[in-house]
Amino acid sequence: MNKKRQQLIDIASMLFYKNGINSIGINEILNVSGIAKKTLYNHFESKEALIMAVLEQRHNHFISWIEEKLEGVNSNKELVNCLFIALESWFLNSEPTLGDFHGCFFINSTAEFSGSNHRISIFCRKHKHQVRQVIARSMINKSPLLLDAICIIKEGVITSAYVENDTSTARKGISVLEKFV
Amino acid sequence: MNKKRQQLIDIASMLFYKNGINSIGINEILNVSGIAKKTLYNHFESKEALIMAVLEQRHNHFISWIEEKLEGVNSNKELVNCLFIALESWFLNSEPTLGDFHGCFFINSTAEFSGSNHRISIFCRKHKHQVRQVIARSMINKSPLLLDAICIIKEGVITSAYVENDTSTARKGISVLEKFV
DNA sequence: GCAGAAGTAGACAATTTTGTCTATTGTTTT
DNA sequence: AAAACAATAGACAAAATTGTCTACTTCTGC
Repeated sequence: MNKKRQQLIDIASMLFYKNGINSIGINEILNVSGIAKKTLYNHFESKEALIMAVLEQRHNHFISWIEEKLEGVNSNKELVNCLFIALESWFLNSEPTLGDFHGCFFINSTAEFSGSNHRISIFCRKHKHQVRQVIARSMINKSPLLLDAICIIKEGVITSAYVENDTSTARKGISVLEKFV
Repeated sequence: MNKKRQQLIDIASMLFYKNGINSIGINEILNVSGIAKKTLYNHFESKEALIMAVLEQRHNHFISWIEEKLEGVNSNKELVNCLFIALESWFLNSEPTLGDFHGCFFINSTAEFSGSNHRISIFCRKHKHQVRQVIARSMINKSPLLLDAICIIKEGVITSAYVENDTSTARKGISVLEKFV
């Protein structure tokens, strides 16, 4: 049965995102989910295997989320607006798919496994690359400079919103990009 | 004597930045520095006290570094150039003051102490605010929109350079900001 | 030179964390 | 209903981590 496996991923995803991966032990996940330790280790070889499964699920959810937000935009201006309004909604904890805002899970995870782990950092890099491709596909008049600008400003807006605890960065991102669209 | 205290901060700073704070134990710091455990706990009440001292020193170093880089700029265009060329130099590991590039230490630390710790996140917020003030002071023609743009794009450039392992983001940041100066 | 301060080496305690294993109970599937 | 499979509770091992303490040595200022 894959129901328990899914529950573990869901609970771990929530706890990891909220507290940081290294701050959450296996036992915490087991306590919150009410699932037995043996069951976890039947489904996942190790904590790292669970982490990878969580990253993968969050990546898929995030890609679906952003694709939906950008669906049917008719101009680059509209693209920028949709994207950053969606980000603002996330910052304001109004996006259930992504959970209460605690920054970008992939940036956070890269930071946590700075020196050591490779698989996690590489996965996060791949994630950012695929998000970029989704944005590129939604662009009406393809412009490499605009794409770079959107991606850099997106990262800056997410990071600033988190570290500086300031949800207004999303609107500021739109203001900055207005000169481009 | 404060020599040992300084050595501990220097070694811890290097190790924390390279590997992440939670990935480095007290014993690692002691082994690398060759200093006795008792000495560390004579100078610092706890690991957290050492972390705070490291954050403080890195903050001071970073502020001095950026002030020096922006010293004597004569236009907003020059300000943008100086800032992002300096960042690129950091990304290319050519800034000894900041050490080999592993992203922004303050963003990384905020990510590591996501849910729990307050003092660390608050300090990181304060750091970002003060960096902003340094940039604001260097601006020739004061413009709030430009200041927002620079700060957001700076964060985006640093984060992208780190997560995507791409040093070209600094130049792209200049390109984007060219529309403003 | 000597007294007091600072540093050393590392054993030890207490706690936490990952991962294994066993004995037992539920739950499917045929 | 029986056999095969999945889940449980939690004891246990092994390692890591923070922090304390003791006995001993080295440095430094007067």
